[in-house]
Amino acid sequence: MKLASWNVNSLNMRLARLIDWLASNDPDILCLQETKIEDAKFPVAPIEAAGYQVFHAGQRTYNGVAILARRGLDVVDIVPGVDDFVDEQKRLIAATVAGIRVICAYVPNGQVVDSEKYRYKLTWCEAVGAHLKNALARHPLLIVAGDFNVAPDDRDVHDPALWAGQIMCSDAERAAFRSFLAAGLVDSFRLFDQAPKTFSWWDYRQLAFPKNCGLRIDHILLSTPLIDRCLSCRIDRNARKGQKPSDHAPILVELRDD
DNA sequence: ATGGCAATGTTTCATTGA
Repeated sequence: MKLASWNVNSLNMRLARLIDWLASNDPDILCLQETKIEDAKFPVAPIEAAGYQVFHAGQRTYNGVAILARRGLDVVDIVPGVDDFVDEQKRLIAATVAGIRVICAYVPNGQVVDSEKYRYKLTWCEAVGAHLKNALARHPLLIVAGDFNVAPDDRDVHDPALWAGQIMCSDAERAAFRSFLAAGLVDSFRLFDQAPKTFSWWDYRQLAFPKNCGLRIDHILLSTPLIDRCLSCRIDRNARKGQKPSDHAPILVELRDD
């Protein structure tokens, strides 16, 4: 089974690319972030025509998450939002797909360390940490995929000195990420040997992509019973190339079927 | 081989992203 996650930075702008990517990569499940579209306007028809069921929690302009599941897969218990956390922002949706609980998350950006948005980011992460503990207690087979807006350590940063203490690299953000892992999850990317300087996001400005000035901030976390089933984890850098790319590349894992 | 911000709506600038 193949599961992927992709921050598309506007589903409307990226719809043609998404359909192409689905055809080339053939994932069973795809988690999307930053759809930036309200539910009533979600492009359900072209995604269904591409062979997928889709479950979404969106809003106008900002945020928005969705889970795509190949047609025919059993999907139950679709729940948007974070447990015990009232939030206008559509940043999390969960569904059980073919017996695996899938949580699609878009962690807040945080803008600047110690800003109001930064405090919201940390508060949101704290609530999600509790949510994940609940979810793991109920669902031993759990995947958390999304844009975490945290580079877990300096290997995940093109220039660690430049980014030291900055947004996505601050101690508190990295501690929040580690707290997700402490709940009983692993970073699937680090289960495998990876090329140095592998990133998932590059700024649109200053030739960041051709110079590979990026960060690894998109992640797929697996509960411990899924570790042995994980065959690969890679980031599809090719999706960042060409005309009108998202600033994020997709990340994919392959799981052995049991 | 990649490309020099992009997307949105408040629309000809401001806001946000990361």
